[in-house]
Amino acid sequence: MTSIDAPTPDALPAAASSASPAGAGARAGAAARGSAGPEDPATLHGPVLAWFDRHARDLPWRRPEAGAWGVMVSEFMLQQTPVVRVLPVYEQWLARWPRPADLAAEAPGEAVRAWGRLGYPRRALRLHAAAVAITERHGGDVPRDHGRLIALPGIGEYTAAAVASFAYGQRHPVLDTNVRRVFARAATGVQYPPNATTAAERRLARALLPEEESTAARWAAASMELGALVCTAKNEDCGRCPLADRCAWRLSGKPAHDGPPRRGQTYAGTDRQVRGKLLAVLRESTDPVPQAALDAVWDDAMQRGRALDGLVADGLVEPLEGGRYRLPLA
DNA sequence: TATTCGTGGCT
DNA sequence: TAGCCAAGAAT
Repeated sequence: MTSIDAPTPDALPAAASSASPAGAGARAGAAARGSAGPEDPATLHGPVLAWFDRHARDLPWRRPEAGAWGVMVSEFMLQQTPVVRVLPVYEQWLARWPRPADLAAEAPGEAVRAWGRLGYPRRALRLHAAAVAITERHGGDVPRDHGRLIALPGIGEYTAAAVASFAYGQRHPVLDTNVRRVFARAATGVQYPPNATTAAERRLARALLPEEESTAARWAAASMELGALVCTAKNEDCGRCPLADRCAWRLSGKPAHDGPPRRGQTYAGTDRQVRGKLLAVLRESTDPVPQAALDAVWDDAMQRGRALDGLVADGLVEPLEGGRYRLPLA
């Protein structure tokens, strides 16, 4: 049993409250609160954790044998890429490079190649660089400390918290796009969170974090899973939501998002598309690729050149003598 | 703070 | 069909 069940289970949710004192703790806040205060945020924990017990997906990086390295690899791959597309690449990656040192011993270009079509191939380069850093600085073990995690290439606020929480069971606010959406709806009463993570969201996440460490870690995974499976961006399934009876957004009639439009990502015709086509050619070939093979993938020579220069500048492509190119050996 | 950075499935 | 969206990080 968890120790975070709220004393006031049927009070109204904390609509639009971003004023929760950070670190006050759910139970302490409930005791000190006056008649007009927001509801104890801990009332969210019980339903979400119980739901997670029943509906959590059996994902390979959640199994004990995944270890911290497996969790870390999955987090890199899942940055902006759907689970279903990550699964096969994850399995191959871990089979080939079961420890950070195994990946560190390879050329970075091999990481880019194995990354396949997951997208954002700089992540592959950063994962390789992180493996090198782990091997050199941490004896080959994924560090447990949040500060050391976030110092690694490709690991930011979210991933550091996720690895510390999922791999090591620590207590950190884990704010990904799923959790932010769940909080926006259930606690704040709006359809979507802001475009960029705000200080108010961090305060809210901290205020909602269960006190007990292992419960906090479970809460992080559970709230994320709820956003991924039920409280989705489109076509949310409130009928299956354990928070439906207390969701601020739903209780207020699910008002449409007002603020600025969520920035769309155009792709067709962009440098990103050209980069993708160029890199796809290089991934397919173990041997260096002649310039002509790259020229064939895009008509606009100006844009093509700019994209290739960008890939070289990013370290994703290595230029050779005679106008030939390959994935980086070092 | 606002942009840039891939890819593919879904509506 | 043309967006919209998916476990963000770096600059």
